[in-house]
Amino acid sequence: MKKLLKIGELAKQAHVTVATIRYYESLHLLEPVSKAENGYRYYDDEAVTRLLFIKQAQTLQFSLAEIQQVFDVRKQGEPVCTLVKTLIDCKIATLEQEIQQATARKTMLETYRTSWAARPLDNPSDVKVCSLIEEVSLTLNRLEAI
Amino acid sequence: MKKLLKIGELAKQAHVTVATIRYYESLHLLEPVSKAENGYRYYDDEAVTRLLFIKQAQTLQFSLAEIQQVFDVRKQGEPVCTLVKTLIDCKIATLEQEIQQATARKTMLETYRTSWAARPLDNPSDVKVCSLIEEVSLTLNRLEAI
DNA sequence: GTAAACCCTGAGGTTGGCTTGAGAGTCAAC
DNA sequence: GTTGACTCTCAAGCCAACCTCAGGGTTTAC
Repeated sequence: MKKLLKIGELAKQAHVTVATIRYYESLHLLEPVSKAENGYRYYDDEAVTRLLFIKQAQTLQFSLAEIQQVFDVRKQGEPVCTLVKTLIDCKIATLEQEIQQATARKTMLETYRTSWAARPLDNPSDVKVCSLIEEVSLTLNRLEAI
Repeated sequence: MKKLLKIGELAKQAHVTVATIRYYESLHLLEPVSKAENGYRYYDDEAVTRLLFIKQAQTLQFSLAEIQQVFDVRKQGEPVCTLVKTLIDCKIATLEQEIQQATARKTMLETYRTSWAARPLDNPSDVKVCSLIEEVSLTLNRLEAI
């Protein structure tokens, strides 16, 4: 039997704050293996694994709700692989979309930047609006008119 | 002199809700040209342009605070191009980072998916945790150990 | 034996961009 | 002259993932 960890020790090992751990508990994502009379929470090593898993899943853009789904299914004694596969497929598709959209936005911004570089500075004494903004707005108006 | 618009008419033309318009006013992003005795707001066509500009800027990931910066500089009679150029450059850099990160995440997820496909389903009667999760956790533990 | 460092609960705050609701006044059409 | 569509203000709620604070109790190290 290994030594149990107090919340602060767990927090250090998993590189999170104690507040985060308590927050996860409120979401039923992580429960202490025991709670002493004085109210202190005690955790085993699995808690560290669990927290690291949560953090890894988060960097992969999984929400706490999705992570909880996985844990819930697991808790019911069912294999979670099907769910995980679905989640992964879904997330990959979402990421693809996001990459496409981000790329499109970047292209648009580069276009604006180029057209901006091609024109002189607006005359400070005669500025109603940045000419770039005018252009953007006109473009939009033309789009609206279609 | 063109006809002034009531808030509902403006909302329709700019494809936003009246609540949004009032919210923007609270942020000083958009003011009515006049306010009647009964409190009704009246807008000119520039308001439509302004709203469309805001929406366009938002799709390009500009925050309302950034958009307000542009309007503020413009209000002071200064050319906003320098600011806009800075913002655009900044945003392009951010987008590049985001695209890189998203791509990295996608690659990682695809790796997980592949390694998942290569193994059989976890035995439902002997499931402590999805083997994929185990693997992720083990990977992380190894990383931690370095 | 005392002071620092830890732990507890519970409530409230943060960020951004809105949305919703209550309660009331106004306007246009028939 | 009334119904229904519009408008107003002010306040609160929503989402996610926490963080912070108040006001305590506990443990540990010296």
